[in-house]
Amino acid sequence: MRGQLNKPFLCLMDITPIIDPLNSAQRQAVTHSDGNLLVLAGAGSGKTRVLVHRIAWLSQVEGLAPHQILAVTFTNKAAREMRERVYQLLGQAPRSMWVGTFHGLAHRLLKMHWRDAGLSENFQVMDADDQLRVIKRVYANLGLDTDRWPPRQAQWFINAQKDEGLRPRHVQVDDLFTGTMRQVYEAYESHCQQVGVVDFAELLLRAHELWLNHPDLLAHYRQRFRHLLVDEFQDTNAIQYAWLRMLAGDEARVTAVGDDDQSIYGWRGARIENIHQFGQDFSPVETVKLEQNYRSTATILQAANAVIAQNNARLGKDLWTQSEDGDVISLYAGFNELDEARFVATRIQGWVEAGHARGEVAVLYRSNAQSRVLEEALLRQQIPYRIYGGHRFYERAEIKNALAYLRLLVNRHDDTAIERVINVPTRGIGEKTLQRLRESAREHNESLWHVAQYAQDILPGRAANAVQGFVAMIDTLAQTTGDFDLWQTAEQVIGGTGLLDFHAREKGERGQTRVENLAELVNACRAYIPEDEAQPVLPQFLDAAALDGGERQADADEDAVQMMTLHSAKGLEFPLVFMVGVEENLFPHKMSVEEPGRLEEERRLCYVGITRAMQKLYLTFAESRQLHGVESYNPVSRFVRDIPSHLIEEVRLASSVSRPTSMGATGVSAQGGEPPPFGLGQRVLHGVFGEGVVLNFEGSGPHARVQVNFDAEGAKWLVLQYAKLQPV
DNA sequence: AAGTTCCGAGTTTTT
DNA sequence: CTCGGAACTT
Repeated sequence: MRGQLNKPFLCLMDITPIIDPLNSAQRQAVTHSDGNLLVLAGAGSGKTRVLVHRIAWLSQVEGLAPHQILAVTFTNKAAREMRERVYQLLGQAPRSMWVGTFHGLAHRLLKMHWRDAGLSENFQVMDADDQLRVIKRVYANLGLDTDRWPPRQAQWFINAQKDEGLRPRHVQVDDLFTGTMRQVYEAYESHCQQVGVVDFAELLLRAHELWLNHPDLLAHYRQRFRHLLVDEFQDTNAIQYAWLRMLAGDEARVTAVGDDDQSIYGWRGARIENIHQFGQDFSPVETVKLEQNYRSTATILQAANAVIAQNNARLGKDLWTQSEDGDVISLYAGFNELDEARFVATRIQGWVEAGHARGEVAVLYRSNAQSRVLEEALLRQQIPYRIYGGHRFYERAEIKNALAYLRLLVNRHDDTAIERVINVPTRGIGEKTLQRLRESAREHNESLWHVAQYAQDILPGRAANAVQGFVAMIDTLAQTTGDFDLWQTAEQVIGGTGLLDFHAREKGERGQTRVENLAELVNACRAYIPEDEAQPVLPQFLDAAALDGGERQADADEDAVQMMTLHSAKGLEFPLVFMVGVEENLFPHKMSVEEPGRLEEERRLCYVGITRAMQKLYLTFAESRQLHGVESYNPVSRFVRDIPSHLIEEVRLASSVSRPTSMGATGVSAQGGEPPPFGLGQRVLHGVFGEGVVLNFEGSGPHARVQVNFDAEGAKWLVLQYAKLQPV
């Protein structure tokens, strides 16, 4: 098979299907030979197509065997899609090709070389939720104050260090904070090591260290992989970049594809600079820009270009299209968020009545909190919708409980799993008992499971019986399910542990959905196809569940409006897009406006949002909005002002009363609230600070505050009641 | 040990 | 406002 691919393919292959469907820039990227390649791929410019065709080109024209190619992405979805499309193009499954996410590939390496990586054979991957629990456990052991040092902060700190490739010993301590965090990091690490669990960032760090510490292994993989391809390169963090660079060595060639204008994950360690660094570290690098957009109308594209043009430090691309101008962009100023949502629902209704599919519509928002009002509006109009993000299937409590039991069947010493379910359903093992077990475990340097065996010796009668009951139950389960199929095992576990009854007894609709979810888990087990037939199925399933959040396919068939955050919309496209809440303080988010760098990331997010739209784009905002329980008044987003006015048209519902609106200075009345006494943008006089311009309002009644940009003193928030402002 | 109430915080998220 | 966790009660 391998020999076959290497030689005769060169002359036998018909390369027309590989290069024919490409424009000249795409073709240049696909057929580039010698050295490394950086593809700067604008939104909708056929990035995935280039990657897929390049893989085909490498294997069929340059004669690389599938096993010599490694392609890495960020999401499982992207990895699946790439694999699928390569298959379609080549007509054969690229089985020996490594295609996966950074984490997936790292996991694969660690599974293969667990001993060299210093791990136990059946180490488990834990998600962010588990990680936080472990950190809290560590806090308790260290006697740290959770009020002074929030565990979430420690989690963030630890992940940030790992993303930078830093172990506790590398952490430079220069104040009490870093000192404490380093201490937590250290204790956390040793706990994970002892228990045999690995967090997401650890996968990458370990995989990197594996090669660092075992040059022989590195040499092996360097010899194997002749070509590396990286998708979404602008999203790589330091450790991912280091991993790639190490694997590439001096020999392998690298194709990196990315778009600096779509870098929106800086806040979680992604380094946009890696794109610049690539040119230096992987020299010589040829750069190809894909600038023709096949997705959007000219109007939408112009708007996107105008917004992103405000950013500095771009690599610079000029996206263009052959498409028609198309519809103008519509801007709607709602009275409040309810009005905004109603408008969106009405327009979607119109779209559907015009004969279009609901699935062609996306509603994009900056933060998840905005989704509820929109949901309610869609519900009222009976428009089916689907929300992306939020809790993913394998992150739901009931599913995680079931998985924890399954994990225990694989590894009894998985303390994280025991802690999770030893008293779920409640079986009389409370905090006190658990505390005793923990102490004993720590004292003997053993797992919770181990000390639970000796419950009789360390616990009072009733508690000891409860713990023994738990131990016996797990053992019995393991026995009965010994030669069960995966789904039978899952079913047995869900029933046998009392989990099903427990959730069924929960009051309200919640219990109902949880039971349904558990049934769904059994279905997922039925449908699961193990990667390696020769290995036990359960551990593989658990790894897959941990590494793939498990986007639910269940109701994917229904034709539904798609709702998601701007972040999760990256990579998708829709004929009709609503970008809602385009208001200052919401988008750009108020946490991001201070620092120029973060503001630029917000702007890129806006760029991503606009470029999702193919035919028609709506921008909506609310002149008054209930935020954290208080009424706030935000002016339209600065990003909207960046769009040339001839591309935008302001719309209103036929039924709306006329009122002063949006783009310029606005005095707005909120339904049920007190109208702000000054218009935004109005000049006012203050007894002490002098003259200024009204920028913003927040709250109502005695708490109402107003932000004024004083000519002499700059922007200040003032309590309206005391400020005694005079209109000028 | 389990259930209830109160308090405070509150971008974005994949793996 | 709405969720989650801590403190409090039963």
